Amino acid sequence: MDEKVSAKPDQAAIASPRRSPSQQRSRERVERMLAAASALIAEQGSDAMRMGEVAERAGVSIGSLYQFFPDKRAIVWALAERYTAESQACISAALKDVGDAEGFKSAFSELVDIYYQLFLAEPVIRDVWSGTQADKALRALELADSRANAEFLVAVLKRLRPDADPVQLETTAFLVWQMGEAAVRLAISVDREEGDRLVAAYKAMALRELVGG
Amino acid sequence: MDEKVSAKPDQAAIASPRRSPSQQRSRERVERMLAAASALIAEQGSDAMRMGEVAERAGVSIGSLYQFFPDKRAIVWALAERYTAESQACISAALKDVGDAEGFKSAFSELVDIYYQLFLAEPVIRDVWSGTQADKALRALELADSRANAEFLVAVLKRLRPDADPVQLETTAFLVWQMGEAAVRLAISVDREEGDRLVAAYKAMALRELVGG
DNA sequence: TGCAAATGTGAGGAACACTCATGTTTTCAA
DNA sequence: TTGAAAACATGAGTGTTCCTCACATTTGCA
Repeated sequence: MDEKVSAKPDQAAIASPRRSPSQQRSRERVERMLAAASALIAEQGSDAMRMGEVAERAGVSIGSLYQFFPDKRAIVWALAERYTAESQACISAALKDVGDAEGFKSAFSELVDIYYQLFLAEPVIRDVWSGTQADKALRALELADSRANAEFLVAVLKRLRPDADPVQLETTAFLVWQMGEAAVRLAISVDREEGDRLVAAYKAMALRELVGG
Repeated sequence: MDEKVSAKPDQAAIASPRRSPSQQRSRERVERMLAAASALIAEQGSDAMRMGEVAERAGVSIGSLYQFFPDKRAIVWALAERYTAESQACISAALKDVGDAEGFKSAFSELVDIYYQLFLAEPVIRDVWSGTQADKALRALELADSRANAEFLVAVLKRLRPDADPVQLETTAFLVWQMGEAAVRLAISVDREEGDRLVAAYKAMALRELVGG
């Protein structure tokens, strides 16, 4: 009897488009909405982004926005999903042709640098991932992404170290990858000089862990 | 002319009590407010925490709440500040009497375990720190805390490895500490078995980095 | 051509953080 | 003791925001 009647929206639920745009017209409009959201996030951060402003800048009504995104978080989620897709393709390509430990070291080092530069230069990406601890859907996306990327590492490492324990390898790769994200986030929140030192230290630590001294 | 008249509140500003409670009566009330907030966060998370509910549960009016806390984030910040104070005391004590590398290893390992258990058991702590990427004041507090804790590590390491480069030591300690936080956060968001593996892997990596294989 | 499905609209409902005018209690100097 | 200033307490009200919904328009297609 005391139960609340109006169930609160499940924060854990994956925020998926309320309705998939099936016509050309609406697909273009959805693109405009995402572009507008991205621009506003770059300017003020996703917290300060107002749904009305997104609609106005995209040249659509507020109702249209909610036609395709169930709520505000879903927009951020959609942007995040794009970034994961892009970055996975990039990472996969960078690691695909690695043949020996030296090749791995330079490929890994380059990947970390790219990631670091990306976070330094792109406020939208920084911001989109900043809700990762508080928003369960985002957190799940990030973890899935991290696992996928760790798999790329594992695939290479299995070639380089065929005798290593696979479970151990998996654990290490996942951990090292997550720490890379943490290291980069840390690096961009301190001054540039210290940030560079931290990223370098991370690289050394990660490589020692993955392919030995 | 186009400038907005109502300046938005500066998100970066440290949320400090609007007015310090100077009388015994109000100090007790502030305690009740924090206790109520803590309980509500444990139940539903800080996002779902309603200011009206905090006031009601603390047995004060909504106005009294705002007498001592400038906004909602300030309450979470105040709780976070307490945790940092407690944990710094705990960490300092655990590392103070370390004499050799073996002693350091076991003390460090124990600290990580305590931290892991704490995050597993205390939803409030988990939640309070979850806003750390999005909220600048919280982020600053966390970084300051991390630096302070890294200093404890550095102090010990300087005794154990007097010949090491101080700057390098500082960088490594700071990085390793932050990664510990990331590792624990990661560990509690996967199933228990994998979490344990990840924490163990982190310990091994950190110790290798700090005092060598 | 006409109908159903998809899409588009924006005024308005509801929830929430926070303010402020006003009243009450405590402190403390004279 | 007293009186006034400072600290504290109150909660109805303000403003902002997210999101809904009843209704209008456009598109795909038999």
